[in-house]
Amino acid sequence: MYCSVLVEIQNQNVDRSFTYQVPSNLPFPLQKGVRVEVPFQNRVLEGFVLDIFEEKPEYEVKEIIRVIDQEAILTEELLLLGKKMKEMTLAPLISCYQTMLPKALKAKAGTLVSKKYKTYIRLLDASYLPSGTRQREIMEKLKNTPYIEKKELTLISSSALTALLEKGVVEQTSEEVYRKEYQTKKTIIKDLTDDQKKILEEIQNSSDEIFLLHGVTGSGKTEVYMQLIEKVIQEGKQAIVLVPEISLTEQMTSRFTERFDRIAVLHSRLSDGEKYDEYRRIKKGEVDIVIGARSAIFAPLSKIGCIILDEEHSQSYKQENAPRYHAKEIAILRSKYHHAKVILGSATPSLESYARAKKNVYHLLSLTRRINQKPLPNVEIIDMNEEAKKGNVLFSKRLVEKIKKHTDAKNQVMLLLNRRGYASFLTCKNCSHVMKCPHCDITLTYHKGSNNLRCHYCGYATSVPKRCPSCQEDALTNLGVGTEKVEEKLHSLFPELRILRMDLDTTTTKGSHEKMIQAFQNQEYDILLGTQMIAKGLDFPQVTLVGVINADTSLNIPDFRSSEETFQLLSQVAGRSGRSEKEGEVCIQTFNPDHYAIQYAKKHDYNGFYNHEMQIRHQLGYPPYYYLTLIRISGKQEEKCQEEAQKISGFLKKQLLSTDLLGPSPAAVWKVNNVYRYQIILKYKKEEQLQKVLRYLQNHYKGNREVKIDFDFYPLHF
DNA sequence: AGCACGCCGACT
DNA sequence: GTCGGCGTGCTC
Repeated sequence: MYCSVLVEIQNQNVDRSFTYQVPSNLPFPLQKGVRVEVPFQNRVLEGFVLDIFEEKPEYEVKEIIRVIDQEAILTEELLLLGKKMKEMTLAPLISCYQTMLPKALKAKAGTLVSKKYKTYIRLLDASYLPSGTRQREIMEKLKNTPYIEKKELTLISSSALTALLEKGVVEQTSEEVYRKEYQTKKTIIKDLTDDQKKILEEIQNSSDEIFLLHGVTGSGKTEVYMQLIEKVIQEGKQAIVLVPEISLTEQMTSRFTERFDRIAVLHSRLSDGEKYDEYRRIKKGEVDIVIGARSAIFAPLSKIGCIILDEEHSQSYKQENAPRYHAKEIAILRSKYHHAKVILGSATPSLESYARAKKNVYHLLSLTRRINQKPLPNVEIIDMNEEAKKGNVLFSKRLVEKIKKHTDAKNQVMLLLNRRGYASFLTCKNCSHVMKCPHCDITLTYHKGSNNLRCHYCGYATSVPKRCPSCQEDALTNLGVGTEKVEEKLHSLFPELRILRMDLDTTTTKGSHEKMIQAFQNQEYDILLGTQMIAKGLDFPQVTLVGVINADTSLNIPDFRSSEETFQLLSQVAGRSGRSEKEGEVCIQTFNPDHYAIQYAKKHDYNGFYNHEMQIRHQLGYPPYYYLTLIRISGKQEEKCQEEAQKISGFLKKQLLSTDLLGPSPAAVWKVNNVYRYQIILKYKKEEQLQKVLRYLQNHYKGNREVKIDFDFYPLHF
């Protein structure tokens, strides 16, 4: 018997399977999708069995060294899914399979992650009379309970315990344990509002597969998800709930554990061991609901009934390195396989999704009212151009008054610092020199905590120079508004208020995030000051004022989606206000008070924004009217990259007749880690040749050691 | 990817 | 004469 094996090397040159002979003396039949150890050139590698067959190949083959798993790691479904992912992303097949699995099941890295065991001791011969006091003590303990954890007994004396074990008086057994523990408390199921009921019935009675649930903030989307999943579980099926980031995983998990058992959680903050445990629980069928971030879409459930993508517009659903997949695409593929339903939920759907819903590609569902029957909060826009003349750069007079009013009334306030496209950096007041990374084309970010400058692309770090490296003047200053600076200002404005700052710097340690959210929820603070991470999904009933310090920094980034992103951010953060009985308000500070993204956010008018933005996209030929694909050419020699990019561009022009070509041009960040990057953007409505031509291109360059090319379908950043 | 093979320069 | 530089080719 022979089999084809995909080895664990991530390289285009080895991105195919190799044939090996299956040893005839295996104690169990070989399955597709298991891991094996194979000889490869003069090394030993791990790989996945993709196929098993009888015919002997014409060439000579080697024999498998060892079969690692008895049962398939990659099921039939996942094997198929990987192949489709490869077609969609043009990434190496092995990288597609690797992203589906926890680290513990990957070669090399996986050897460090293992199962965890607890060892128990049981008394066998109660009649034995030991001479030692320690041994007697151990036996005394064991007489009352049948099993005691070994850890407890070694605490008394490990040598006494070994002695008893050797004599056969006691025996030890090991049991596999999971690292994470769950407590579930079942509460009564909430009644749905009429609106929610209607939506739920519509989903259940429809034969459609993909739904877009457009529900305003606070309209109770989560309750709809839960009741739908309730039904799915009753049918003996399982569900996946995707949330955009870790902070929301916690929030979503706590709501689900109030009602359901058998939940697994998967996100990047878990340790590798915890992830492995969760993965095994899912695989063994011990779990009905998987909640997690992007990669949880690959959870090895066997009978999926529904897949939910909450906050479907979130860019975090797209993986930014190979394989550059979008969780939405994977959700749709998996739902086709399982005949499951996909629910895309958002208060501010991506234009792509909403456009598809309007064309009935997705089934559109709308929740237009908040469950507390309160109107959406009133939004006031403050023109910072006027304020800046008065010298108020961070806080307008109006916002200060409002903070005072709301905190005087013992309500809570959330303040958003929009840092997208805006970081703290050093510049020279004398010659306006900006500190940049020596290896990358990137401004160094100033970190106050460690008092150094860091490159967010390659990790380069350097201390802050005393004098400007360019003009030698002692004139370097920190530009850009950091959360710390705002916090300082807030303290001086409101010395009596308790302020909680939440950003990347203050939430690095494990669990700190949840603790902070908990503390704010318990009203241990009056003001929560934070970056984007506080904008989405969080539910604080006591918050009645939301302030946005600088609405327009995200408007200024050179990206055709900047208006959409700004509108989404403002709408989301505004939705944090007035979620309980008290009515809330919102205060937005901006230098562009008349910008349509800000105006429509003020009016809570998604449809208005959608129509306006679609017109612009239409005029400029951007998505969703056109598809974009990005081709990146990178290498150590800049001229070579440019030259090859030119060649590729010429080739594509001849091959792709229905496609517009932009570029080649240097990428927005044109140098990373001393590697230069050029890019070509393809713009098309329909291009049947695309896959074929790009695959040809990939093939042509795969042996090339001077330049590397890769592809990004549906690129988000340029 | 990672390793052997192979063909040219500067060294004990 | 040899040691070792890295361009090239191959892996069942």
